[in-house]
Amino acid sequence: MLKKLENSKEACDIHHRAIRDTMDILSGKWKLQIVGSLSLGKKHFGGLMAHIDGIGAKMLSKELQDLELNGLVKRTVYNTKPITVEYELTSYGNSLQPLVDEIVAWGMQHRRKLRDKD
Amino acid sequence: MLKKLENSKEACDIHHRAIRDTMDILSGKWKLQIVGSLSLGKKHFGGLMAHIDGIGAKMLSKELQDLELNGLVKRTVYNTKPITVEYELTSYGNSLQPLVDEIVAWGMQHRRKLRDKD
DNA sequence: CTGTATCCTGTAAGATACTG
DNA sequence: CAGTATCTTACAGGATACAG
Repeated sequence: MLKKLENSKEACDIHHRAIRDTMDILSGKWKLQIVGSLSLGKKHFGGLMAHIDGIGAKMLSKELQDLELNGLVKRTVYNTKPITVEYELTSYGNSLQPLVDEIVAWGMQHRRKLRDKD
Repeated sequence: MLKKLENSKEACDIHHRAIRDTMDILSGKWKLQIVGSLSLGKKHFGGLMAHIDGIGAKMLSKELQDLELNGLVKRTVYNTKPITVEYELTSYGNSLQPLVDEIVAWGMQHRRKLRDKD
C-alpha cells in the first residue's frame, strides 16, 4: 500500500502539531526577543533588561525560567559581590537561530514594504 | 566614520523591532496554523474549520480578517447557493513559507528529541 | 454554508513595593 | 545586582445562539 496523499489528514495534523509545539515554547510577548538577544552573546539579567526595551523584571525572570525549563537557556550564578547571573543560549537554544533569522528577515522586509508603499 | 559595532544598540533595536513586527502580524493561537493550512491550497471556510482542529467559527473569522487586512490572505465570495467563500494565500502570504517551514521543522525535531529522551 | 452577536472566563502581562 | 510577592487590568479566546 503506497503512501499516497502527502496532503492527507495525518500529514497535516503533524504539521499543525509541529507549529503548536514550537509556538507553545516561544509563546508570549518576550521569549523570541530574549532568544534573539542572547543569540548575540551571553548577558547578565540587568543587561537583558537594558537590551530588551519595555520588559519588566517580573516578565524577564519568568520567561527566562520557561526557556531554561525547555533547555534553551543556561543560567549560571557567579559568587561575585553582589552576585551576578549570566544567561546564555544552550546549543539547543542556538538551534532556533534559523527560525529567528527568518522572523527577523520577514519583519525587516515587511517594514520596508510598508514604508515604500506610503 | 566607519560603521563599526554591528552589535550596536541601533542594530539590535532593528532586530527586536523586526521580531515584534512579524509576531504582531502572526500573533494569537491560530494565525500560523491558518497560514500553514492555506499554504497547501485554497480552502472554504468550512474546510478550514475542519482542517484546523479545535478552532471555532468566531476565531477563524476574526483571524482571517486580520490576515486579509495585512494582505496575506485573499477572500473570494462565490454566488453559489448557498454562497461559498474561498480563502487563499496572496503572493505576499506565500512569502511566509520559509518562516513557516522553519517553525514546522523545529517543532518536528523537538518532538522527536523529546520522544527519544524518554 | 458563512459567518455575527453576546456573554463569560482565564490568563498574560504591567505597576509597585520589597528582599538577599 | 537579581530577582520575588502582590495586586490589578486588559484582552484573547471559548461557548452558545442566531442570521443572511
